[in-house]
Amino acid sequence: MSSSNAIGDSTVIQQRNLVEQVADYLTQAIISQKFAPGERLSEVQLARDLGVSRAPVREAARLLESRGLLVSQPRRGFFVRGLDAAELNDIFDLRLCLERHAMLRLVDDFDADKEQALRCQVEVMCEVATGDSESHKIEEDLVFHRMVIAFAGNRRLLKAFDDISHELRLCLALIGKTHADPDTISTSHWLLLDALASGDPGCCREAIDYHIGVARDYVVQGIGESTS
Amino acid sequence: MSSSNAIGDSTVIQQRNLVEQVADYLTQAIISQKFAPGERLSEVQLARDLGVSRAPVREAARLLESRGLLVSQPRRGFFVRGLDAAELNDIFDLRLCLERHAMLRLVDDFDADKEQALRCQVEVMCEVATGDSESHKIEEDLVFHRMVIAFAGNRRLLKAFDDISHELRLCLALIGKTHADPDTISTSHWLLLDALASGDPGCCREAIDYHIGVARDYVVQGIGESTS
DNA sequence: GTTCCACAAACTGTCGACAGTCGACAGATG
DNA sequence: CATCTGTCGACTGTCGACAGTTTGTGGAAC
Repeated sequence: MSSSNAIGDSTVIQQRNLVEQVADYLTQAIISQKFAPGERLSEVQLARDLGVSRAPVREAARLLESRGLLVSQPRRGFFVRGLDAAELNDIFDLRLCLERHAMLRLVDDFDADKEQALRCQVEVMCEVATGDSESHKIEEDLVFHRMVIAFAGNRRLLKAFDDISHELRLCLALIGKTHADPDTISTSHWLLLDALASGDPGCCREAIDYHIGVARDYVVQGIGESTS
Repeated sequence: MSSSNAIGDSTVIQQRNLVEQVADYLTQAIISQKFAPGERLSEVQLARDLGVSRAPVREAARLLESRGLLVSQPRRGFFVRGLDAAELNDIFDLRLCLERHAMLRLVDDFDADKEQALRCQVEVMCEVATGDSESHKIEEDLVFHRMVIAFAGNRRLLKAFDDISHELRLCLALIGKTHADPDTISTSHWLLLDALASGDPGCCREAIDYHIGVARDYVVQGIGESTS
């Protein structure tokens, strides 16, 4: 559901607009910490560097602002979002809120197809876990959790998740370390699947609370180390 | 032709950000159904009507898009968001998700000050309920629920609520009728306060589930009537 | 050495303009 | 009559430019 083009992927006529390209560039630059947290971004300089005018740069920056990767001050411009431990806690608390809700909605009509799709995704996650591309690991993990929410059937809920997913990427990238162990990944996510398969809401809630709790503690601890 | 300026009551007030002014104007126009759902908005025409250039209009439109009041199609422009029953259900389901979480967080450190502030707000709601300004009633109701979430202490959760609050305003405005009875308002919200004061999470969850459920049913029913 | 003020550089907010693209409509073709 | 095609108008995406504001710097006053 992530790549949406009915034609295919080879001969896609992707006349992508500049705004998206600039937004992708900025997102990548922020997540890879090419721009330091708190750094001021100049519209003119960005436009010069990217060889475009200020209009698409500005629009892309506003987009990233709505995604929480940039903050803007009137007449002063855009700054790279810095995250302290408190904000990080808030983000993971909201994530828990959304995912818990999705689990409780999903458990009511969980079927074999959905379970199969999710198990498949866990396999993918284990595969990339053996590689050394941090961004791939993060991305596939997000795909799994996004699938859970998508299966819950509430598009608005999914949009809310997509909104914070950008911030999540930033968090995870900022601490720079991910739990690379395939065993840990598979067991921790299978626990979620088992909970869904059991059909017991209480069990689901417990499982997701634990799962997100572990992730949050891990990230908060990581931030504590990186900012010390 | 560019002599008339439609923003605000007085003439050209350029002290405040133009983008904000245009966004306010558009929001008001959409909520008051001056623009019909699904209607296409022309950047040039809006800019002409408001006596500004296309840049702030475009930026404001993107803002409203991020708030869910407009949708954009590449190379085709902006369209006023139309809401069907399914989307409406999704929005209220997400609202339930956020508010339930806030209630459960808040119940842990609920104190007399917060209770006092919330009871005060209920008084205000009852006062405006006797008047005939629909928007005032909606606004004060949203203030109450926003206070609950703000007291929960998660700023990111509050931002998520602010995001959907614009869509909520649209929903509530679209059906055009609000439960004007002060008695109903006071009792239904006092139930929430009592639940919080009791300190029992289960009680809170039950109370907010009921509260949002009633509101959702009411709005969904209203939409069903208005679109039939 | 510190503080204050003035000036210059750079930046954002806003504007008007141009080019490529989309949708509608009329005319051609079967 | 239905369908395809070429043209036209309107609109969005993008650009460069101007004006007012913010910021950083350097010198003068104390």
